[in-house]
Amino acid sequence: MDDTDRALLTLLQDDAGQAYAALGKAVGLSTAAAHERVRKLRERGVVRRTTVEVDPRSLGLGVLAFVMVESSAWMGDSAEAFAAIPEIEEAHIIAGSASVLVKVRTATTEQLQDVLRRLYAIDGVSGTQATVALETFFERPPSPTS
Amino acid sequence: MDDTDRALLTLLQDDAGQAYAALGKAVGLSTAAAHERVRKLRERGVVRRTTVEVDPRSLGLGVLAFVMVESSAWMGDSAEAFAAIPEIEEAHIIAGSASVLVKVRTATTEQLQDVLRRLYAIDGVSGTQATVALETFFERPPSPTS
DNA sequence: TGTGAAATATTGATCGG
DNA sequence: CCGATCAATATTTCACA
Repeated sequence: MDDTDRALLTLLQDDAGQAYAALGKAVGLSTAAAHERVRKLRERGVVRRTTVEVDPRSLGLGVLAFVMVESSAWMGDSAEAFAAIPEIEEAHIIAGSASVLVKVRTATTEQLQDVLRRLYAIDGVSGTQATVALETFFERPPSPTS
Repeated sequence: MDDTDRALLTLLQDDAGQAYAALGKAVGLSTAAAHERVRKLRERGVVRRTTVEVDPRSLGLGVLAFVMVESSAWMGDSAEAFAAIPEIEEAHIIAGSASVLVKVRTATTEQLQDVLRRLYAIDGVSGTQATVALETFFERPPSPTS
């Protein structure tokens, strides 16, 4: 993981479909070398997968909320219960008063309410505190150069 | 945006590198038809870009935190100020007591503290409340089928 | 590890029906 | 939307530094 790898990652984050020749030229390597670098980055798991970034609004998902989930029990083994709710994009165990922080996207606030209902149905969940996002400034991938 | 489009999006989210022939077969279309569908999804902006998913830990970014940023002024025009901090992955204006919610990834808690310092330097910011993630259950793209 | 080059296989991209 | 075509690219391989 040197600076060249980080540069390649940044380029791939911007456009994963570009030719290896272009990648190589941008970082000062030959096509074959760039290819080999990227192959190893995938092999090591640094690059998890190539995916597409989908506009949530185009899917009708206009409501974004972060929900602090309070619990009365250890939540460390509840990953599947949260993953079973498709509207949840992220779930993290957090330090502090709440136990789990989830990121939720729905079409309407009624559907958000329904997600809260399903959260309450998870074993150990004792409360929720939802915060609705009014506007998203930006959402971007982690910066390899920080 | 019918069910076929949503199916294509799900397939592309899982692997954007697969051949159009495979995509077409999976949804019951010819190669050319699948190609055309995806082209239009890009054209419409439903698919923003093809990118790679990078493992944050491989970049040395082992600390994840969500920071509630309180302010004493209107923050609606401060997108660039937040974007100028590379450790910030997301920034949203939120309803509630705080004004902005940001997602931050750093290598160490010291660097997280430094991000907080830079947040305070933004005009109008009057306070921060950071919540550190102890474990990430999952992070996944928005589900086209919800 | 990297370079340059060459070969093949696969795929992206386009067009007529 | 389909089938077929053609150009571009990925992928693999090689000898060599």
